[in-house]
Amino acid sequence: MNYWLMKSEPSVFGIDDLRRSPGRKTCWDGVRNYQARNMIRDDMRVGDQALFYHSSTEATGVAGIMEIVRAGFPDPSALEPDDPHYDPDSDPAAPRWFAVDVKFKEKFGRIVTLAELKRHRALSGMQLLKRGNRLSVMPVSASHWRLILDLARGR
DNA sequence: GCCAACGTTGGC
DNA sequence: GCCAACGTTGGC
Repeated sequence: MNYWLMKSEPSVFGIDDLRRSPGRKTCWDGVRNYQARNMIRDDMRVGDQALFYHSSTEATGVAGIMEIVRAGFPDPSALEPDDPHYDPDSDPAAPRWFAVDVKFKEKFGRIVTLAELKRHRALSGMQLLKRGNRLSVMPVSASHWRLILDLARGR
């Protein structure tokens, strides 16, 4: 099983929105970066776990956990002209962008903040903490995953 | 709101 | 293929 971290701005869609979604599931669409696309399309598997990361907000950080419940499929929002993520250059016959379905698993009792993650030397290798990182989807190692869950649960 | 860092675009 | 200009991300 793989571990991931996926970013979203809570002012657009946060972990509470996911929890309130029908079936506690949503289509994680709108990713328009090729590196992230490749991971969504090629590497995400049903049953993989993902940290839900809140970006661009006060208290940026990890808010909880979700699970991949449908592996990569062509992102419908790329083909829908009314969608803000519409890509006019996208070809339905050769999909460029991909999405997964995710399901709410857990909301932490608190946000494990970015500042806090930065304080732990054991997490210094995290892609999230690398300078200039802007990926909205990235892998998380099993050891980093465990440590972050320990932090969330007060060890 | 500012700005650093990065990805993409397009002229050449 | 180079690279300047531009747009976006996201922390602060």
